[in-house]
Amino acid sequence: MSTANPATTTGSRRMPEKRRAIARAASTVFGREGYTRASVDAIASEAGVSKRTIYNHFGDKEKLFLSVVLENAGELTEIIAGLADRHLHKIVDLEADLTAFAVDRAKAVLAAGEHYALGRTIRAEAGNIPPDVLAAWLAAGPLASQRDLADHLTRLASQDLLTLDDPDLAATHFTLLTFSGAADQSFYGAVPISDAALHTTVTTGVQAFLRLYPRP
Amino acid sequence: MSTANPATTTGSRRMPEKRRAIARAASTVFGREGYTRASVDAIASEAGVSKRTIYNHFGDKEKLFLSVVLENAGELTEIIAGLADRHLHKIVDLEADLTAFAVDRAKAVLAAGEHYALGRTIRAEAGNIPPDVLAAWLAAGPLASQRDLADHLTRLASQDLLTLDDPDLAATHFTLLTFSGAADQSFYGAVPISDAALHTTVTTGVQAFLRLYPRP
DNA sequence: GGTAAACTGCACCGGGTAGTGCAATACGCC
DNA sequence: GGCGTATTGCACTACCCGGTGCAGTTTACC
Repeated sequence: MSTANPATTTGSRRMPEKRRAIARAASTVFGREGYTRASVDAIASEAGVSKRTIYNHFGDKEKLFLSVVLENAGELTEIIAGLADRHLHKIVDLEADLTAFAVDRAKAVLAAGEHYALGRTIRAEAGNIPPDVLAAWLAAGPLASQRDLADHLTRLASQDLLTLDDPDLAATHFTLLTFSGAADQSFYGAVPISDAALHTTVTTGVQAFLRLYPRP
Repeated sequence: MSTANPATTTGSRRMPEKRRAIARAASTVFGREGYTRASVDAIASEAGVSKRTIYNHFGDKEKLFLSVVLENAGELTEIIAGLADRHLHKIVDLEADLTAFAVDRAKAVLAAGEHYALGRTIRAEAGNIPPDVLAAWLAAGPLASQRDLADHLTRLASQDLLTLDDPDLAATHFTLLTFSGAADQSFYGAVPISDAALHTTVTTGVQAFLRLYPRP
């Protein structure tokens, strides 16, 4: 919000390296510990950077968190878009391809301890995040992914691979049936979920989805 | 865990009043602030009780949280069972009755600031909760409700109101389609959700559920 | 009225953390 | 080599919170 220039975020000569290191470390630590438990000292240590440098770059802990949260959402959206493209661009076996996509997506989002496990922390902290930032996160993250998925489903429908009248609703149902259950079981990545359990959840979810939106 | 006598929990003459007050206050404050942010002083103040009394009853903050979490799960399960009984015992219009149940259930769980909004905090803190306690919470809460719902669905199927082979899976799908979406939108109660949005989400969810498990 | 247990109020300790100030230093650029 | 900026390290403040100790007060029961 405050730092919205073109190109870089803080007006300096060339500072991407340290800043990236801080952002990555913050993602990891915030994702692992949650906002309150994560100490700025821990993030500085994880980033191999002086605490003072963090404050020079980001102002305070809250701004750091909000910045990282938004950047992260965009990156994860791109990753998921890549997965969707890889698995859904050319369909060879609809059920198998949808299943593979859903498994990979769940793993990407729920991999505990990784940079993209921040979602848990964001949701935990939702009540303390400024509404406009929360909306921006939704738009850059879950909503963007949902739109992208809806586009893929529309294309599949145009190829007579499935029947649907409302692509957005179908995308929502796909996510609910193949992701939300796993997210719930693993508490959004806080507790590990076995590959077998994930595969079972996703498989039955895809089957239900295909019953809901069958080939014409 | 530690205090597991018959009848009362702490060996005193008669102490339910203060203890209940503390438990209610703890539910409210933990649910509103989260575990780390909630201070024992705030809970004491909310309960109209001395901080020392809390420590006399519950030992420490973590034990207080775990106790309250388990009690709360049981209470909420009973409330939901009551709702299910009220709406699903005698069916007059299957879709309408399922919708009414789903709406009431979502409101009960997601009502922000209320005692039963603790679910958000539990999920946020899942990584720091002892696995056996987490399992106990699941068993007393979500899993119990899911079992109860599965029983209702089985009964409805036996009345030829819907078709299903796996009641547990059907109950899971019902919850995913009529609850998880709303929970996600409201961040498990942290952000208010409008009645209109809730009703829309639930209605489309019930419709999808009925397409998935149609009348024979 | 007396007794014992529960309860209160308050001061206090220990520890952790957000954030600042500043002098010294490393580093890219001319 | 020299300049300027980013960075560092560290000390230091201010604050909050979990938990304890204790002396005094309420409350239930005999």
